[in-house]
Amino acid sequence: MSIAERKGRDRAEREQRIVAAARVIAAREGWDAVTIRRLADEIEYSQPVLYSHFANRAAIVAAVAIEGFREFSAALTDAAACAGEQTIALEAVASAYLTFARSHAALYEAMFVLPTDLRFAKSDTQPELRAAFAALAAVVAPFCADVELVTETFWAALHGFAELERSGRIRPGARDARVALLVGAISQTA
Amino acid sequence: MSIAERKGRDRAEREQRIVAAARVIAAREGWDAVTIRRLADEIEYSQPVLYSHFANRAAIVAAVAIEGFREFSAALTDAAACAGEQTIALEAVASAYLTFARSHAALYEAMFVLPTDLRFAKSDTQPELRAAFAALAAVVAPFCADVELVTETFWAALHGFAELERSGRIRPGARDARVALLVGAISQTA
DNA sequence: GATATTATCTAGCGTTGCTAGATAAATAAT
DNA sequence: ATTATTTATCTAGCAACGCTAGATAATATC
Repeated sequence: MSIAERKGRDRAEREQRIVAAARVIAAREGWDAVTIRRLADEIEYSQPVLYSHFANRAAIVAAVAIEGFREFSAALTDAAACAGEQTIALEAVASAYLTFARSHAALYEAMFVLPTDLRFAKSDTQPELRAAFAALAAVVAPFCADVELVTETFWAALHGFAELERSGRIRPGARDARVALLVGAISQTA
Repeated sequence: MSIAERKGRDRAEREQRIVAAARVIAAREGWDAVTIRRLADEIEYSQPVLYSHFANRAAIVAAVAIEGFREFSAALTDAAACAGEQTIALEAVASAYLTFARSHAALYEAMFVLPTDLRFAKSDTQPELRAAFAALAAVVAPFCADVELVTETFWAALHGFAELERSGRIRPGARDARVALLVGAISQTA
């Protein structure tokens, strides 16, 4: 069975190379530059091989997004762990969120902006998505009764900050002030 | 000069037909269905004619977005005017924002999600964009000293609500509760 | 060694945004 | 009134896209 196992490993490794290439190209040149031909070139196989791994281009973007969610929830959890007091944790997580969005712009775009079939708050929600939500909920929980409600609102505000800043519609310089305002509002919720 | 004037009018009218067609197709079938060929078909001219009106496809999307901003700020201003008390106005505007985003999804997408060169908070900001910001600022102003800061935050939260709800990532049923939470937080700002 | 299966490739379809070069129509100059 | 010039428009096509059918090579099975 060892040959079959090696083949399986090779396949998995090739699939990972596709995802990695997509991620690198997206980060450097934007998602428009991530074409099937370009990826095929990068992994040194013909284009149809990609379709033996992924149903279509969107599935490749989704695979990158999943990777992103893993790192994202790790970053948020870390931020919460490093901060001591509860209010500090809230602010640390909010800052970590915005830092992630800014320094992994293409990744964040795949996760939250580009059309995708990945869903939240549904039975078929991917565990990676759940983990990210849980990381936010954890730092919000001490301040409220309806955790889900406040977490959704916290998340939405952060997403709005990230998006409007990315598209140059709010002032980058006021970032900390906005975070402070948000954290203050949440920590004073009944 | 009357012939030249008529020509100018005809041209302007044709340009408007392009924008209108783009808007209708986007609303019915999504922005991917808005192709140059399709628009050319719709206005019954050849494709190159479109490029005598707009530099490229993105410019057509931007033209639709500008229309959207006009209607958007009108909707927000109306909501504020119809509401009496200040807190009520805040909530009315928040609700109007989300209703607009939901019932004009393609328009909202052109305004805030699709890549565009339209900018906020810059010297070259379009007046249509300024008006929308001003409409939000007007209802926020009574509750805070730093109006710009709180308006940005208000806006970001609403944008996050709209986007996360559109992509199925927060619960549509909790919409009113989230608005109430946001309005409560803003109206208690020092 | 013949047969079936799997892995991969070449070649191409239909569509996209966009443009060069040709043609027809309107205007200006003689 | 005829010619020249500018303006408006079209036909045709390029390069690139996502994706796939059908052919070929490599591997496994009998």
